[in-house]
Amino acid sequence: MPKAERYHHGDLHDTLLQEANALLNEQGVEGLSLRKLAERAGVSRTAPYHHFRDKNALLCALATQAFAELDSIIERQLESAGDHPDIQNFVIEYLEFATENPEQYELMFGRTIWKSGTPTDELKRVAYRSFRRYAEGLGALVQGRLPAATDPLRVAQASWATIHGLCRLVIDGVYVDRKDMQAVSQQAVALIMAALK
Amino acid sequence: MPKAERYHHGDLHDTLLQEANALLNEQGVEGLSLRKLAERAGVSRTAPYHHFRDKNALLCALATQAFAELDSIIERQLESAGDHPDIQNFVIEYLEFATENPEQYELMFGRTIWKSGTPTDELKRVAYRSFRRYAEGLGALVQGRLPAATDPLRVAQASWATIHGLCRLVIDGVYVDRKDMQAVSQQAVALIMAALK
DNA sequence: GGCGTTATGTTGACGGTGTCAAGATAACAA
DNA sequence: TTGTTATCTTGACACCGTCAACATAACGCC
Repeated sequence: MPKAERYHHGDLHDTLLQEANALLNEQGVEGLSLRKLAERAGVSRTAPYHHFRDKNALLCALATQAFAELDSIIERQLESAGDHPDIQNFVIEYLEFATENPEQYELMFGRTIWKSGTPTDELKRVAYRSFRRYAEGLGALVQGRLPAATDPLRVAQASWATIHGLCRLVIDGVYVDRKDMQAVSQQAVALIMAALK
Repeated sequence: MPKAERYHHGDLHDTLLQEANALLNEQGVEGLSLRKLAERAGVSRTAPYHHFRDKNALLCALATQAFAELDSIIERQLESAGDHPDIQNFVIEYLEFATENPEQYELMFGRTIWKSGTPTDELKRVAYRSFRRYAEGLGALVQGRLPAATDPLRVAQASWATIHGLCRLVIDGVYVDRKDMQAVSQQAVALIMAALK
């Protein structure tokens, strides 16, 4: 029986995620509608509702997927690097991930899910786990090199905020020049390193 | 003639801006629709189109207004402070502005206008002017205290990215705790200051 | 193998959105 | 007074997310 005429799709769940990512890359979060998505998957308007509770749930699934990718970067650059990770390099790769997957990044850390929508429990879990890994990786670097009475967690939060802020500025179209961004990021890292003992 | 029954509103332009801000504070950017807005202004669906080209134009007007407020903070804290502005204090006030006007902040620096929409020429102007003022104010502080071959502009961009990143995390609902945020911001400032000569 | 249950997919409908077109009304200028 | 312009109106269109009701197929149990 030809696939095109089957009543049941057979693999709609995964197909939806795939097509959603494609649509995301082509038209952005704002251009991602369930109706378009359904059409692309060759299925009726409301079929996706049998696989995702609502649009928010689908977006959360996409974000969760994206966190796995970011995790692999953190893992490779920070965790497996032991006590002397190459921060410059990590930052560059983080920025690359964000600029090459801007719409996924928006879902991971943006108001679409976290404020307008409602993050899934699973999404919360992977998001916090990602940050924890980052904090631990960075902690290994700054261990014993911080001024007295300086909480490593605060340093992790502050440094991550910097990277994140840069990403947002580029992703949201406030800054356009990506080369500039790299120079800025290197400057930020240099500033932090200069403050270490 | 009673106001309620007049055919012409008389002051619709300003009323729209006012009500839009109110609606913004009550329901967020996502809850701000032209139709709701029109109803609140006591006018028909399409009346606003005689005062703003489209929704994007209205949002840009709101953002432009908000920049004036931010400007006054920058002016007071940095420009008029001469060579020794109190950065800690400035950051605190910046964060307060952002957290107390989260939806306005989203319009000023968020994707709603800058990526999804199209920033007005006027909005671009005031936005860039704001940053220039910040950069100049901070420049006065770091003047002559930076390591060799360090561009003050880069420092300004990096430090602003940090503040902005923090604001976004809170505003977008990724971080909830605002007390945490203040501690983090103070840490960030301390790190930068520690890198200065 | 037959049959009930469940998973999956369908069409129809509702209320919401931004915005265009065409027409009504009032203000204003000559 | 009369034409012009600014302002406001209703009607319409194409989208959107999602609920309800129904159709079809798969799956498990007797």
